[in-house]
Amino acid sequence: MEEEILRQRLWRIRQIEALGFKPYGHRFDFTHTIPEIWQRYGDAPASELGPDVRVRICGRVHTIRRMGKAGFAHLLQGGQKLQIYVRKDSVSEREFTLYQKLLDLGDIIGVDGYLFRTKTGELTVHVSQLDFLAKTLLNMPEKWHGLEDIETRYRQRYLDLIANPDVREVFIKRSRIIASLRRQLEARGFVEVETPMMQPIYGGAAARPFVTHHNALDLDLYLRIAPELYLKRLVVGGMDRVYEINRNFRNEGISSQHNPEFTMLEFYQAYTDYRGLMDLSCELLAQTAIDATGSPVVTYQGHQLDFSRIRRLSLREAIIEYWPGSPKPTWEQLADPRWLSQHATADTPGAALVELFERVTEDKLIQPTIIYDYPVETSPLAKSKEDEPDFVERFEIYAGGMEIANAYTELNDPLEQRRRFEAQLERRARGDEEAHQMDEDYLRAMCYGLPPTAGEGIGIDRLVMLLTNSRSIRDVILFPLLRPEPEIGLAAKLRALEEELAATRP
RNA sequence: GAGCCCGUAGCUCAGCAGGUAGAGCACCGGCCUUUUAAGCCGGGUGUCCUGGGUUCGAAUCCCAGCGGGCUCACCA
Repeated sequence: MEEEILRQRLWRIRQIEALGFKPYGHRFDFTHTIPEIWQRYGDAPASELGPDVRVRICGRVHTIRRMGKAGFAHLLQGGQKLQIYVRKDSVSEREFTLYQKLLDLGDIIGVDGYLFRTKTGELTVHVSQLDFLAKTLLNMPEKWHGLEDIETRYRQRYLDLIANPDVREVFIKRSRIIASLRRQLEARGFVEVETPMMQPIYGGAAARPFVTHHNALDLDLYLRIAPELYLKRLVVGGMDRVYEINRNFRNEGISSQHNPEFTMLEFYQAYTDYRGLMDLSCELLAQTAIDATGSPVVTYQGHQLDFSRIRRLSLREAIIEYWPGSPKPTWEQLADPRWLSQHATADTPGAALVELFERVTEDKLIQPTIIYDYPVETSPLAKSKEDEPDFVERFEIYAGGMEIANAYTELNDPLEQRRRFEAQLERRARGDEEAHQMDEDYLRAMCYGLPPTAGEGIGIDRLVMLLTNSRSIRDVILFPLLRPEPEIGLAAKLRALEEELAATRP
């Protein structure tokens, strides 16, 4: 079938050329995009349309209804469709032959004509001239079920975008979300920067990295797991408000909330602390929700998430509040290493607390919630609380049961940082692959003085999930990582058919 | 990494107590000058994911592999 289709289409290309058209055109100067036509003329009554309202538009043939000496088609462009009407006595003979005999669903054409309304009232272009712009060689997905097969949707996202209008909307919203965040940060004096993706020492998070190699320097490099340590070097250099929106790479499992490469907004603001960033986060998230959806209240998987009223509670309060059954643990028990070791497997009291939090609380945090004050053991780059040195000034934001942000007052004491790094090295020596490495170059930067600073990372993909009501991270990443397809075999097929066709003189 | 589920035409899917591979759309030929899931007449175009096995006979049953999905683990 596929081979037969290809043969037909290649044969048609030859016929298209014989009529004096180019099967793959160069340029088409249009007067309106299809969305612009709808915006300008969507409400225009028939009396305001007619031969005087001339337009040139282009798009992909989405449906086609041919009658003997006339026909209708819908062109698709910019996610919207517009009908065209082609009559034998309104176009040249070669144009009508092209329309009637050589046009396939999916071909890209341009038309010149005037706007009118059909007897059912549909806005339509009455075509007077028809240009051919690109031939499709393969069958398009079916027109009303769309493309359902998840694997094909991810592997051939272009088909997904053509066939499923909702998908296009998700990625347009994604773009709007990122633009909104940029706009808001710029308005507050933040400067966008780009720091290395390839790093000799990876840091800023606890994760396993991807390794690559630079040949000329004969140097192993890591794809970054976070930009944190570079962004803070910039704060040392006097860039008091910096941010970066870019990819991080973590060599971990894949799930509906994890892709090996994912997009993170990370920003640093000097002279504030985590309380300041809590306030900033609330403003950013509420405005981003408004810019993406028109409202700070968004529907996510049947829940109404309100980004204008973000609750704040400490990690320990959250454990107590969400503890299943009773009696709930007391504040004293959460401070008791023996009680903690009886209720968790982690090897330190702080790690046990985090473990309990993740077990009893994380997936219950549906409404946007700030969780603050984390144990020092799990936060080697965060500043300790003045009155409670076993905890650090750190918060995370949860929504829809997912972690979407992580922030803290930055540890800016190089002597304390050295001790934290060394504690991490010990964990590493005990086999914790995700413990931080010593980064002396960063330590040196700190020795020149990092001002009091707070920094935050927001997982863009997860935020987009929340604001587009997407259940899987793969639905908000255009090309999620998949195993490669074994063999497509298209090149050989095309070569054979071209040779076959060359052997047949027209 | 483990468990469960799925893989049939270009697309969406049926067929699976083992007995000649099906439907709609798409596609091919014909008719049709306001159609719109256009319509009417005629045509099935396939590595039933791959490789083994059981059987007289496998899309169907068994085993292995490949690809995907979900759950769990991992993701401080």
